[in-house]
Amino acid sequence: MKNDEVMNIAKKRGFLWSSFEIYSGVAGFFDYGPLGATLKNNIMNKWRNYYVISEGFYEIESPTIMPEEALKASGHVDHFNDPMTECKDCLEVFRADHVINEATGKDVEGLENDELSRILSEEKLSCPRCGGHLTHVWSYNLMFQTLIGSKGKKTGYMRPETAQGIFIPFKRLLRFNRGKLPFGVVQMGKAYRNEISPRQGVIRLREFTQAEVEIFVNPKNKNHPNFKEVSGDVLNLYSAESQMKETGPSKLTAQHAVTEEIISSEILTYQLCLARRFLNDLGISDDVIRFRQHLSSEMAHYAIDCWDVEIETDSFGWIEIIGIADRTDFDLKSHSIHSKEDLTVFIEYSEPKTVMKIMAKPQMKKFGPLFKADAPKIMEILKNTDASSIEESFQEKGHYPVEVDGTIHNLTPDIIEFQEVEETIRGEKIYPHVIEPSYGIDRIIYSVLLHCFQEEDDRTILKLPADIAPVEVNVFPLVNKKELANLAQEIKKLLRNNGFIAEYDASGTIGRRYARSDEIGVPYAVTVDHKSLEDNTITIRNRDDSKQVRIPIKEVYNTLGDLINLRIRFEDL
RNA sequence: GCGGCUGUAGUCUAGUCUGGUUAGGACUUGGGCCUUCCAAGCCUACGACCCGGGUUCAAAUCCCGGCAGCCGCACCA
Repeated sequence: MKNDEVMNIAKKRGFLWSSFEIYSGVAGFFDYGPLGATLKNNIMNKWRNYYVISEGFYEIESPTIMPEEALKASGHVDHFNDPMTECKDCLEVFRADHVINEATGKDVEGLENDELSRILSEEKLSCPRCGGHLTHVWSYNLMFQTLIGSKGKKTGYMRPETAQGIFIPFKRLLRFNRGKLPFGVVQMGKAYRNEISPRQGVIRLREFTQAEVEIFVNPKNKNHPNFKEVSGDVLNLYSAESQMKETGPSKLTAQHAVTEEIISSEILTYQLCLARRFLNDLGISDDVIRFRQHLSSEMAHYAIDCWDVEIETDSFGWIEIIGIADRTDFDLKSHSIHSKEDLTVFIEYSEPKTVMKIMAKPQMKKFGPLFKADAPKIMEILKNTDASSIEESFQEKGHYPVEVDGTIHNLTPDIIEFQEVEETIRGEKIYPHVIEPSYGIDRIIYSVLLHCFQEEDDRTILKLPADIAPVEVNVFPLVNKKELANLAQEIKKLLRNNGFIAEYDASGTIGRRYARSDEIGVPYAVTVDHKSLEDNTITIRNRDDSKQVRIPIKEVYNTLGDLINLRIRFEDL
């Protein structure tokens, strides 16, 4: 399996290995070794080039530990507590609420475990598989819980996604962007999920790195100003419809996908295109990429459209590495309700609207003495009540009942005056919708390693794009002679002084060194030979075809700089 | 969480069934020799029985527990 070979090399050469090995490891945790950490940084910086520099979305950084209230609002506290029950006979484990729901049709979501246990026994429910006896219900919490502060009173959780760290300071972010939509904010960082049984190496981790973008848009305008730039891009789309019909994915232009309403909006389509371009830049080709739309049954209740970017692997099938969703206004609305903060955006109309409106005006001379302390509260209620409903009530019943703190006051026509007023409306307050591309960095790194790995004859080559390769250039003396070695060392120093990640290696034959170099994906090797001593030239060897060109030593860092930053191609030297 | 299989240097592996000398080999890696372009050869060195407990005069080997990996089930808003 290619997976096994890649993971072997990753371990052997210092990209990735499982953490805490000397204590026999803990499932779901991985270390990035010297090359892995550098590769990860390079990939994350390339990602920044896309989203921070090109798209103009600023990056923020928020804590990885979050207070319970925040995750309560986001729905994670409730959603991550799965009530479980086990069959004592066949030892199958089930979601208790699912068992009850399927057997009785009752909606028991959100009930306490004790309550669920009670229902299980009262309804005499048994194992759906073998009919055996079910145990009491316990919670399996997918969030890592911790306590904040020395008194340990405040419950905290490790964040299950970086996104919430963007929604919470939304007011400040909106102000930073001077109150105008659309704008995007990104965050890269660790997220944590206490998976029941993590497997598949780096694919399902308990601690992983996300790169998330939250783009806040006006729900009435989900177009994208630069859509033209991507409209011709061809996407391998596996829509919900073709999944149901089992017709397989189809290759369509972005324009087509929007026109045919396969993808719900221009902006979502634009994000799909961006993701594809990013993956291409990492050396992942289109034939292993597909965009799979969530079926309505698997879509989170707050999303209206969601596409997973999937990569084909030999041992895990198609794996999700990026999720691109239209999360609507769910998160902001929910945080707004829980925090009592106004998280709306004021959208100004291009033309102010004037409307005629009937206002119910209290006659204060009678109002005050009549209702005393309740008067201000009643006025507040009047302000928020449609005057026409009061008028109707007067006509039907002769009065309008108002409840204040449990007491009912009847308003009568003699204390209310109706006035027609002209009101100017300059705009409206709305909750923005959120378009969210969410990248799983660890899975992307795995995909990059997997698909850059090539075996040609007896050679193993990691064909990493030059601009993300952790080691940029190796310098070798052709044979281990003092004069050649000295010059090679000097050139390595020269390259390092010019900002290259350069290594020197004189151990073993030149072929062995080239082989080692290829295996970790070093794109170029500089070789010092006898001719170098005579005319101050060296050769640059191209990793992918092992061809060499000879250039003067004094041009070496300019040439390598151009090659590594993809300004020129090796063939054009 | 459950069941099955597995666990010997960096990697692959012999030995385990049938307990018994210094755990053997290959590759890799380090040092040296040789070598003027793609894992050659020679010399040399480093390096391992997953962890804990039990049985036994004696445990890599047998038993129990744990941990990890793989596969299947379940889970993965």
